Amino acid sequence: MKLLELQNRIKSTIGDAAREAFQIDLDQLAAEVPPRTELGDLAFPVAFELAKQLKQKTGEKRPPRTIAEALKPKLESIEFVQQVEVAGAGYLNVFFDRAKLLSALTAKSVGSPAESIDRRKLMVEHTSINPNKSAHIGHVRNSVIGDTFVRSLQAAGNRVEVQNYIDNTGVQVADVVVGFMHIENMTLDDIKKLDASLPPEEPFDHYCWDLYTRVGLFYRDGNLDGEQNPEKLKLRAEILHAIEEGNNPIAELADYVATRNVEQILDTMERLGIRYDLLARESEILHLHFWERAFQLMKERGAIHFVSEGRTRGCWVMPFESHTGTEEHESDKIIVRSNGTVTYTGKDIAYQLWKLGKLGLDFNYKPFRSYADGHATWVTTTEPNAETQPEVPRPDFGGGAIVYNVIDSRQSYPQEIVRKGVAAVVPEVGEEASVHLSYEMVALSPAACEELGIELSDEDRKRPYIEMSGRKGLGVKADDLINRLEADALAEVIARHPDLTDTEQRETAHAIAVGALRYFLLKFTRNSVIAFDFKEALSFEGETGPYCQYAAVRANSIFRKLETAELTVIDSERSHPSNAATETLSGEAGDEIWSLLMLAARLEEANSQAAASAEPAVLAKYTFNLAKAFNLFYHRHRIIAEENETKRAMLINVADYTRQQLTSALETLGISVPERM
RNA sequence: GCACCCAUAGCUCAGUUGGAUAGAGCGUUUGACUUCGAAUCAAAAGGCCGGAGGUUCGAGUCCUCCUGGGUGCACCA
Repeated sequence: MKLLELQNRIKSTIGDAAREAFQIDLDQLAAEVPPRTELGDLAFPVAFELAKQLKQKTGEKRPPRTIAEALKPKLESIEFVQQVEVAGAGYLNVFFDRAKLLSALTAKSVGSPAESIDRRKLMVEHTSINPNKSAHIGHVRNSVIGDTFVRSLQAAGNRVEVQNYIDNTGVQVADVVVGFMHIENMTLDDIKKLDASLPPEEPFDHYCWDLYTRVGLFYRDGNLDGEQNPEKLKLRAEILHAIEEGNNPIAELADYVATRNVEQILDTMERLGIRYDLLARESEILHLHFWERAFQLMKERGAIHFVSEGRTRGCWVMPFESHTGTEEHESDKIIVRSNGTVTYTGKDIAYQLWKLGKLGLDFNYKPFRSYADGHATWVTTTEPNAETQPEVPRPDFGGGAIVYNVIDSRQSYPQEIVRKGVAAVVPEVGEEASVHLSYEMVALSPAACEELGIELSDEDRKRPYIEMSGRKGLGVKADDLINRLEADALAEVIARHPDLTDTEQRETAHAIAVGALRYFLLKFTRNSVIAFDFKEALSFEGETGPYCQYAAVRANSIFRKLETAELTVIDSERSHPSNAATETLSGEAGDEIWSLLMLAARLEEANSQAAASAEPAVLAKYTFNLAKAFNLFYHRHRIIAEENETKRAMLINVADYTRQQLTSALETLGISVPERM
């Protein structure tokens, strides 16, 4: 049984009782965890709300405590509820029958695992890195938030499709192509040869990272603060045009560059356990005429109109009344430029409509990459659907009920326009169907800049953080950071476990590195700017992923030892809790054990809150608190040495349940538990 | 100019839909390895929740104003 079920049962009983006694329907009922164990396992401040509503309805003033007393008897008849107390100004505090609930919670579940009835498809787009350079730590925050959100949704029983948008025909790709063609004077063959010759630790995407910053200088004739040279910008415009057009040598070259970058970004993400179902490419949005269809729909619905005079003459614009126009800033958003080309916003509206299954067109697909466990990542293509791998059946892509776009908060304005544009075309799904899952950027702490050898102005030094910049090459590459984490972890593992094989040591170090990085990025809530600091990110102690992993590893080692000692769990304690169990769970010592169990039982609640609020930090904090509570328990109780058999059996039950919940929580965070560490 | 975000311990951050005595990590000080592993545990110190009003049984949380920071507001993406 899950604690959440019991909690919901109590809630509905309270709702019934309130209706019966006061003829009041409570639409939402808050359940809280009391601040101290002595105050019970669950608290309901419902009497305050009822007092307010009663006063409004009848004018009658009733003290909350009296109301709570009236509700109390009904709750006491619920199974697993031992007693109910009215406390404070009118709290209803529920106490569970500990021994009975313990056996119910830890009993092996036989039923169906995820009984989700809602089979609507949810769609999450994340990562979406411009395929012209390697991923940096800011991109990784996007991917880790997105991936963890996906895992959270899945753990809560949802069906999810993961997309990664590839802007393979954009300005940023064009920039790197300018670099290859006009700085390096390379042909496609030269680039391929270069790619093949690069060392694994500094691969093609890293090369592009450096080249991209050189292009920035190239446009400014070598002076980063200087004006851009119009002649050189013309090169970019020409290349961009050729890429958009397709079917020419420049487009072919650009496709090679973009695809190689995508492959290596996917390699980086694979290191962190992050995968995708579909890579949706902008080239197909163009060539399969998604925009034309969206344009037609927008015109039909009157979402956009043609401007025949004024500053935006010749453009198709979308009115955007919530922002007032000024001399500098237009209140209307241009969707089609006066030269007839479509803006990014327009393309994104088309893509968004497709995602929601409302465009009336579809991509063609081909496999991009498959994994040992059978997972496959697909990519969009203009070629007819090719079932080149019949053993890998193609899923139905698109048609999401709700679409979540993980995009940093700097893009909240354009995202708002996209959302309104979509809602204007398909009012029946409305603005609610597109969710901008925004998060703040990762910036660099002044100390981090110093460590990277970046010179700061006096002005910058006073700032709390410095924004990263791809154009200036200012940032921490994801691969470099992961390498460093792995090296640090490996040194520790070798020192602690010299007996392990080289492969085992490396795998363990890898798991620790992933745990450290993912947790570091998840412990901040989404709307908090992360000022990246090496010392903090590289830490394995305190509130970190490795701390949580360590707790689980220690728990597992108890059970490894138990097996070899043949001291298995007394199963009868589970089905028939004895009086002795009740006794061990009471008193101060019992409170401590019980509070660990209650915390472990709240995993489902924590996860559904994380999923509902799209805030993975909630689950990260929960996991850390559970690990901390377990470490305390571990320190206080010698399980194997415990002589009282009943007590030992109970301790084993609690430890077993806790490690399962902890492991499961970590899995949802994308963090694995190594054998030893 | 307009819109959005942020301000909580020395530092970095949590704080459920408005609920009981505002929490954690780091850092500092002091203790705990003959034990299921010390990447751990315990204890101490550390707070006018940026300021001022308001809403109510109750405000770190909601509303208004102010101060100080950040980010957007392209015929870029």
